[in-house]
Amino acid sequence: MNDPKSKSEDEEHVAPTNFIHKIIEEDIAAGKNDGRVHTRFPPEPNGYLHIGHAKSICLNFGLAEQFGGKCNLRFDDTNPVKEEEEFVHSIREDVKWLGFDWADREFYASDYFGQLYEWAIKLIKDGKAYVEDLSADEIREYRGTLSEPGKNSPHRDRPVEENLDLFARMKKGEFPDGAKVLRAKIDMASPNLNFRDPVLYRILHAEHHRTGGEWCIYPMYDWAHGQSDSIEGITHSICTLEFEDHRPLYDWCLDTLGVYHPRQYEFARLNITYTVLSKRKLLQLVTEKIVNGWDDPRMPTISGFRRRGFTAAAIRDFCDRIGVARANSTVDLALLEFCLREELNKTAPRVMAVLKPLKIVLTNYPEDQVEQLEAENNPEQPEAGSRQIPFSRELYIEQEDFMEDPPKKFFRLAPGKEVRLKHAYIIKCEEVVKNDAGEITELRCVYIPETKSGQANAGMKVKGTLHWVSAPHAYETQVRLYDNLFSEIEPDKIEIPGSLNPNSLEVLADCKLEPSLKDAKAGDRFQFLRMGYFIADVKDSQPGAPIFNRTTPLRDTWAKVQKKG
RNA sequence: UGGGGCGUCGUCAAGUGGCUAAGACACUGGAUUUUGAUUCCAGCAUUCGGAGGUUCGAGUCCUCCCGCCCCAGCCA
Repeated sequence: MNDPKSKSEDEEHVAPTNFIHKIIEEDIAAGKNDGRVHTRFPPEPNGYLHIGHAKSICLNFGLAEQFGGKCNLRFDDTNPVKEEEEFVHSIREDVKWLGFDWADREFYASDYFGQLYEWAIKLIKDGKAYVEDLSADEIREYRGTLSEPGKNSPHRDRPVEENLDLFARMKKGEFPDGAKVLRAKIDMASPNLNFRDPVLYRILHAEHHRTGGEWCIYPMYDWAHGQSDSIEGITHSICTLEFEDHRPLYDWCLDTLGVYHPRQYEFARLNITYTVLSKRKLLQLVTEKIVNGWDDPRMPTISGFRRRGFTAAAIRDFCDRIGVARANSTVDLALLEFCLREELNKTAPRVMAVLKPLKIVLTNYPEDQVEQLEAENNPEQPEAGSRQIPFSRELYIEQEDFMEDPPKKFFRLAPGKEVRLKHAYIIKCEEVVKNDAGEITELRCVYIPETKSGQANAGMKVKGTLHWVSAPHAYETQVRLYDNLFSEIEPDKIEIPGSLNPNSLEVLADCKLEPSLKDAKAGDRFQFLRMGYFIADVKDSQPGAPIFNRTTPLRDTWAKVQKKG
């Protein structure tokens, strides 16, 4: 169904280089870590992975591959109230689908809860941490502001023995949620807010998806992340820009503990035009049922793209092309579409499907005759061979391929005009049949026998070639057309109802597809000639009754010409 | 506002003082085409947020200014 490595075998494929790549090269040259390269991808299992994560996955696993190193998959599961097992399953599946392998190195921050607790005790004993009784609101007040220093908590100088006792009782479950926290004792006047006695542990009487009820105190990100990196022997801990201000604290924890010290590097997170990538908004789309789940084909999640028909290779290619830098940026959605089409053009078999049918009758074609015509499967891939498609007196063409009163550059069918039917004959439109409401119901045409596909055209030339399907042989099914979920170019900057595209989903009930498509398997991809790339939906297709999703339309310069007028 | 970052073509992005500032996407022509697709060919930053300065030479170094992003969770 999917060959995750097909594209990277391209001889023209160039391994991406970026500032982190260079840092690693320099580190190796300087003999750091004995030349070892070990990265990690550390998602919190509180939602599905999206294409922004794909950038991080490609970076971390890609760097490890390029330098002959390793990359761990680590679930950063320190907040049980937000995390679920469903999310760890989907994350594993998505990373795998993207084509990366973490072998037996699947870890969890929760694996280290015991060690983290011991380290916290060491910190208390060293007089570098204390138990805080202040409420969350009070802590905020004491913290000061961006421009004013904070002030010390009245509990800051609690004796070590008292801290040890209180922290042990926190762990035992003697206090309710929010009653106490453990704080590092650093500097309440630091210009870096993260240094103003950061909270290390909070009390959460919550069921953890892995440790169950074993713990009721949980470490904060800052107390868990660096140490997890250290324990796993990570050499380069790569994260996004918003963690930059946490780096001094990352370093402080490791140095204070005196343990192995990985180095943190930050890069700019991905933004794409017309796409929402904030977890909060993605969750909102799902919970408010604006979309049908995390894998709705309109979602920018890995599972959404997969169901939409994107290939892993196209997503990886995209991640390689966008680069890795420290400047905030928004990548044009057109680049993702380009990567997709570039691959699908080479690999997707061509078939014919009429999505909005208009019946035509060839008045000079014998009533009972059926011809089997030869059609190539993929002009980009001659070895893909050809197949037979039935041709008969009654056919369907696309409604938009006929105009009663066409503009000058319209190359398709019109009264008295001729076009070629792909793989078949040139036809001429002689009569337009309408119902009482004046709507076109049928076209009566003649076919020109000498113009059969493959033969000399009997001196005829036509500008247009249309796709078609034989009416009595057609496989009728549902096809879904998808468009951007948002009509705003930067929807992350606008609250949700306002930015939505009301036409992001169009369900077409009675599409007419060439008969071979009846046997398409769930997950099979095709190019519907002139209409775009489609995939047999993995969830809603039945054996012998596939339903199709449009992955993306073909480039359409005619539409652009029309728009210009 | 204190701190931390970032500003090179419409969009990403190379560039680490010295050939006429890579490449890709997008866009604009034109050729081929039984997909208005694909493919091909051509065009597309005298200038690097701005102003000064150092230098034989500056996108790259210095100074000042401007703009944008991140931080005041017991989220990550």
